[in-house]
Amino acid sequence: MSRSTEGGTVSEARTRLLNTATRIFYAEGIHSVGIDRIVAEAKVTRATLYRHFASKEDLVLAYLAQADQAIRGQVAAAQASSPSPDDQVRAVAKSITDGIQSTGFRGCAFLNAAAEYSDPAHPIHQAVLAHRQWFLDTVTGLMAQTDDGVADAAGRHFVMLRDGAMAAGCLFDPKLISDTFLHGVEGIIKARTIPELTGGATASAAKS
Amino acid sequence: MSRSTEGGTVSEARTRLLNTATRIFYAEGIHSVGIDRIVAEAKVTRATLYRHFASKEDLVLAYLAQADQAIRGQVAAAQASSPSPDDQVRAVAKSITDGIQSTGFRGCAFLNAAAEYSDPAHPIHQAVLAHRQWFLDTVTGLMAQTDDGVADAAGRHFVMLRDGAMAAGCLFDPKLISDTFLHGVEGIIKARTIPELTGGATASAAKS
DNA sequence: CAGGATGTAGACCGAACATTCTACCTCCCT
DNA sequence: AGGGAGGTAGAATGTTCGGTCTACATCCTG
Repeated sequence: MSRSTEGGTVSEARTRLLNTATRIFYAEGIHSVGIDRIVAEAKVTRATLYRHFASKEDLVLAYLAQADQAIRGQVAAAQASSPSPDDQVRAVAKSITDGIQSTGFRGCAFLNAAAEYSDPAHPIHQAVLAHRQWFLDTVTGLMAQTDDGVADAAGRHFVMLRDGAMAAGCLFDPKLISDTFLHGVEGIIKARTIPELTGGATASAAKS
Repeated sequence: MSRSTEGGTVSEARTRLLNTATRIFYAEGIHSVGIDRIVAEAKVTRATLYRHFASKEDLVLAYLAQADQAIRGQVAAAQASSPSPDDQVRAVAKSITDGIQSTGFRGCAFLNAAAEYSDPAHPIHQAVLAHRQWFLDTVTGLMAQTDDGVADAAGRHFVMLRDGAMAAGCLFDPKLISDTFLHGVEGIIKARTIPELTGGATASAAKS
């Protein structure tokens, strides 16, 4: 029942478990779904779950790690799609709006998880923070062409708009949200390359 | 133990219950806190809780209704603070950043609730949608001076930025989030009054 | 004074929760 | 041939959940 690859073994039941957990946790939240539900839908027994994951928390952490990997893949693909940094930012933005407009979109898995785990010391909360820091750094890096101070502000601005779009994407018309987001991103890109067009607000912001 | 006012009676235990629920639900989430916890901290018995609220769900609804009222009050105060629509928008933005930088800030009570109640048919989810619709309409109204199409886009843009700021405000440096948000809002205000400065992106956005 | 609304105190309910356990089966690798 | 890892099946753990109930005390008002 296992598939062996060099250096590691992947259990079929484990994959089924993790995929089921991903689907249900994302769609319905974490605290509101019990172990029995996941075990039943993954067609495994409780004993099997606890053979692969130390606890429910461990399963949640694995779910978030998987989501993190998926997003890193999307961003890497966006970076590889064009040599132009501006177009790379646009590609990242497009991958976000694609997600928002996909069926079953339920917001950002990490923001949703943070809403359920408020304690900053909790491992799940920290997993959220780590993912977000990586994303902010990555986007800021994409923004950085010449002026570093402007890139920081532009990166934060982009992430804030993304957070808003992701949060609202499942509470309002996804198409309208996507349009609003993409126009906002265009504004950020333009303001960064021709800062005087924004009346100096963004430029002075970067220095504060 | 009750205070009578014309037309209605306010129970002390009920207020204590609702305030306690508000504090704990906001700080720690909804599914993760039980009735016993609220009952204990409010210094009432379970029987008293169920005398005033039909169920836990009812208590959550009352919590959100109270939060809704508080925010409406803030927005009304912002509207009354100046005759200039631009400054009214700035005042709303300031009330938001004040919240973000206040101790115990834990994000938007409504976004957090939506993360825990994903089913659109659920009364709690619908309470979130209703509040958000009111807020979007109100902000759009503030944006509307002459051009209606631009106001719609500006209102959506403002709310998206707010959502991002509220979501990230408890996951990142609140001061930096507040600055980023306020600069973004200035950009929206300026883009609305002098749309050609944004290269037409915002203007064309409004028409789509 | 009677009665209804409000409250306390605490027992009680069935269900769901996460987690552990024993017992047995079936592969694959050595 | 033997052993360990991965799996099933299902019982059992003790805790917590939301919610109900009885019994009794208080207080305001009609």
